[in-house]
Amino acid sequence: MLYHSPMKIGELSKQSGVSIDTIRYYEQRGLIPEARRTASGYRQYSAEDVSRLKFIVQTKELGFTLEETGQLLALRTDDCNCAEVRAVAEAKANEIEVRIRKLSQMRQILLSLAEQCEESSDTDPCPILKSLEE
Amino acid sequence: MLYHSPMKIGELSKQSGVSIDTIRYYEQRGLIPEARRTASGYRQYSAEDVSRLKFIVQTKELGFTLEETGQLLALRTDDCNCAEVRAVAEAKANEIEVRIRKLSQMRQILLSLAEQCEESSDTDPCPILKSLEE
DNA sequence: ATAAAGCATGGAGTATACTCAAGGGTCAAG
DNA sequence: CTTGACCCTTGAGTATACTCCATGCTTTAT
Repeated sequence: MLYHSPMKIGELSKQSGVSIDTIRYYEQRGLIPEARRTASGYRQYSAEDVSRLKFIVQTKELGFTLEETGQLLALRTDDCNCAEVRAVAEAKANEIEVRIRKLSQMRQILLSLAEQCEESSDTDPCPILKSLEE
Repeated sequence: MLYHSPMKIGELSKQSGVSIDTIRYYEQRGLIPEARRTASGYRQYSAEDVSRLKFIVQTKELGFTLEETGQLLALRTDDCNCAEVRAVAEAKANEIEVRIRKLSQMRQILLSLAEQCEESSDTDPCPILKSLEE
């Protein structure tokens, strides 16, 4: 059952895969805006909040802190017509590029390690350590 | 001054950029082997330990936990002639590939966001959120 | 020979990111 | 109209990864 309009925190939790406690924690940390409330005080959410939470989960999986995730999310809430926002976005993009390069390196090493696995001997130098000293 | 033979923990700390306390913590966690000791009980390290620590720093920057880093390091200490090690290496390589794809996506989004920054209006839908719901 | 610098251990403290529990209000179903 | 599922807040507890401290032995420099 898909909800296209206001849902309560339990439904948001199910749709986003983020626990209720964590949602409230994110609100407190400022990662998601303070939710509107019903007359009785229940938080109300929309589909956009589902997207936002899924985004947070993604960035966390990529190794960003909540702090950094917050910066990324802020890029769209800020007014967009300024050079500062562009600079932040570009800086983050560069950081990510570096990370991608390192990951590619590590992946190559793992693959070649796997390949060598049948023929190598214990006395060979370690290909993992040697290739990642930077 | 480069040391090619036994150094004490302070020198290892300088060469690796990892604090003394953290080195001892890593030893306790099993990420680095228990160091040999001098007669008086001081830990002794070699250049290989510098590599190992630099590797740990790298993988942490890439968003792996110490637990995962330990698994990667274990790949080389384990006997290498078995299918199991190869399977682990390949699994990690695949994980990393997924991560790279997500990072590439995010980087593209950031760059296009930066590009749009001069022409967009506040009412446009958010390109960051929309593209990352998976 | 003695002070300063370095190393040792054990245990406590910190930051981040949750996670759980207590005590109590809200709401839909039978 | 009450029972059960869901929601509220506040505050404490947990896991990870350090970081710092107290106390005391070892090594190095003067």
